[in-house]
Amino acid sequence: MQIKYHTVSLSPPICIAPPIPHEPFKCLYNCTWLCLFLFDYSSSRAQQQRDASCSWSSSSMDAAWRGGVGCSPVCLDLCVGLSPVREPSAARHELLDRPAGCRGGGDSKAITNDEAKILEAKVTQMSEENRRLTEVIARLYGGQIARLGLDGSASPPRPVSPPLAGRKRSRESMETANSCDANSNRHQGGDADHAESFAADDGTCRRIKVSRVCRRIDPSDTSLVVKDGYQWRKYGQKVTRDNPSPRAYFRCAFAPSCPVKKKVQRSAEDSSLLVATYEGEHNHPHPSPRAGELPAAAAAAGAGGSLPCSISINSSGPTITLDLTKNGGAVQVVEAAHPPPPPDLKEVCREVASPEFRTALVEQMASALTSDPKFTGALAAAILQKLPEF
DNA sequence: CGAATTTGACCGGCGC
DNA sequence: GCGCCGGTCAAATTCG
Repeated sequence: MQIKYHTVSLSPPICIAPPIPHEPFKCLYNCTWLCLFLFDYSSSRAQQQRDASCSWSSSSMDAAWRGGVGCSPVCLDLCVGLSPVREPSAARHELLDRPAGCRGGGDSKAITNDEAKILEAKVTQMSEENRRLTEVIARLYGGQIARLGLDGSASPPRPVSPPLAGRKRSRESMETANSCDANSNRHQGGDADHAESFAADDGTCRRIKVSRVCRRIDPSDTSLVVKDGYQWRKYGQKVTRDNPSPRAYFRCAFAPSCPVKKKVQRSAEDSSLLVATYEGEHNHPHPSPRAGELPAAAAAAGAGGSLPCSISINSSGPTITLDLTKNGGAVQVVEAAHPPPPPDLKEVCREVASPEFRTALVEQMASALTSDPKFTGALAAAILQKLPEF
């Protein structure tokens, strides 16, 4: 049997796993991966595939494959890996147990036990890395909540005098609670009526997306550059009061009318951590990456140590965001409908790893895929390419 | 030589 | 009203 992988470019910062031979899980740990498999085995298991909702049942596949009775020449599997914290999962073992011909890249070469062990070791290593990433997300998430005063409890333990901290909080609230954000006001003693005053200018409830991306860099690197696939023009640099490292201001240089801005600054706590704050959404397509170039998030993740996840604070409250679509859009698991919890690290970690988070992620990704004309076009081309053989 | 970056000046919001 | 601060502008400088 021949398997064709088809990877779909949703554009950065989505991390779509390309069919890396012998490293089928590489991107799984850094964000989320999507692979499209085209099989020429029987579709008698297609129903099972649908029922399994994105999970790969190797046994049923094998049965259908070995049976060799084809009802339909092409079967499509959409596999979504999104288990950022799970230890080596059943799915991974399934993949390892799979017949060699079913592995990534259409590689029909058998994988030896040694290779399987290497893969397992990598799985463990990457899993550990991902656990650390989850903790960082949780810290950032908690920090954002604390700075916004959404926790209703004590201020974050920052060594600043109360008046200065108050000024800073006000600034950050402006920055992140733009437009119709009633939540933060509510939690600071105001009420939902404030939302209307924010929307008074045009009568609509405008949302300006604000997201943060952390990237680990060499501490000696002073470039303040966070590669994300877009072109940026630097228009200013400033040393801020609460951080000895300068903050760089960038505008999107791809389209003159693009409103997106980016601020990049080293973390005050960890100089090897670069924090990029994005404001607004791109109003143009993502610049196409060069051939063979991974999306920025994936590429950087491959280099190790980067964090292709972001914490977003928008008008509906704090969200944990895995940026998966272009134009600044994002898959978001919004907790704003509930009273904001205290920034408890364990709780946030549990949220990120929860089935609800994963389910929402899968749904958003599926939605993004099916609504993307590039994806449907590529899918049609891949299927058509296969059909003449029958 | 044009484009990109740097950097000091300026502006506006906010707290006092 | 004043001073602080973050954000932006624009002339000067650097780079390819």
